Amino acid sequence: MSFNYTILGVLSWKPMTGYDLKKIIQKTTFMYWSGNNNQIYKGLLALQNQGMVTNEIEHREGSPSKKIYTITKKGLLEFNKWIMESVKEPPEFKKEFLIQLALSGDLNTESIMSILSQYHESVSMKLLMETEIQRRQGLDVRRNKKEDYLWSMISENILTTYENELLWIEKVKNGIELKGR
Amino acid sequence: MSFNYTILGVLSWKPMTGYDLKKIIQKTTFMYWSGNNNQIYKGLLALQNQGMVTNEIEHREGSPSKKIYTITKKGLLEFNKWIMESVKEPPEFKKEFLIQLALSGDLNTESIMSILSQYHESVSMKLLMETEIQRRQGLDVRRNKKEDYLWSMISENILTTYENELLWIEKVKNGIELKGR
DNA sequence: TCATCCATGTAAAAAGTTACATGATTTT
DNA sequence: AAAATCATGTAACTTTTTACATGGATGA
Repeated sequence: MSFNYTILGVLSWKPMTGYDLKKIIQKTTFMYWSGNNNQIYKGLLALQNQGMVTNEIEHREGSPSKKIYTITKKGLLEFNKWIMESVKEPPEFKKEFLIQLALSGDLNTESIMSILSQYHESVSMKLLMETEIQRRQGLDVRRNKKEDYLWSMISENILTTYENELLWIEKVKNGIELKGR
Repeated sequence: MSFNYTILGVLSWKPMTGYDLKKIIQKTTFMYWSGNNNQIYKGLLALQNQGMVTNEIEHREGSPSKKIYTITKKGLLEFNKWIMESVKEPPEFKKEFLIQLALSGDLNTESIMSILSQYHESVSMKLLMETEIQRRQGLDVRRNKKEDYLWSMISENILTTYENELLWIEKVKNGIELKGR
């Protein structure tokens, strides 16, 4: 479960509560997990049992008490090992639309153009949303020039992925127009 | 579960057994499910209960008997409805490496270059494998020019996704070299 | 003769999602 | 006054993955 490594990595920035983690992971889209409570609180418990994190309880009157988690030396070592030595997974894609297109066998040209347009609409929307998310995230995460550069490159990576998909859709549409009729 | 739609779509080509389905889905990478038996046999059972498919048992001496599944009219209608009317999902990406890069905070420039190289290696390998798969799949699936065109475009979509990732890696590396030192 | 293919499935574990539960504080 | 945020978690469900089980036929 690489999700627990994400928790570990975010905690390597600074100690925080499960709720703080949830917020960060949720707004950072490339951390792609739904950020649901279950995974975070269970993950923290598992990491604690493995000695990767410890927590301090901050009692507060009225409000529920906070559990502030801190990464341990062991956790930091394990995390750095993951970054440097783990097998780097190639990207994974789920493009349901390709299945729909591939199996659209006996549809006429108009129908195929229609589903391509639907897909274009869907990807455009997603790109818009992502652009807005990246813009908002802006500078509130970066700590130095190096990190600033890497985060902006990551942002670019995500946005161009959607842009490339849009270009591909246009290309397919043009190809159909030229040959299909 | 859109996986069952994939089953339905492949069955719309021609009647076949669960084992045949398994082989097709496994070698067609963009159908991205692991192609494990469980999903296919359970899926077929569920589709049968919904009246989307029927099966005929072909008894054979010695060998185990085959269950040949055929899509029903209802199944075909439902499938076409899915293609034309369902919400087209934008592509989903899982790039674990982006998390590793984003959280590589206090690594030195050499270490960052190293993990970028590792990722490059991994993506190159994947691209090579995909190229080979696409080449082999070749023409054994297409039935007419339209389908031939669409399948070649899908193939291009998959390969350029990996190629674009490689370009991005090069760009990041160059950027680090220029600014990072 | 050893491995792979054909052909069907079952069982169990792991991972992920959705909904529920509680209650104070802060913002609109 | 209502809605959103802070903060913790549990329960139930769905989906996915991995491993097991059987056994003849075919090919190297």
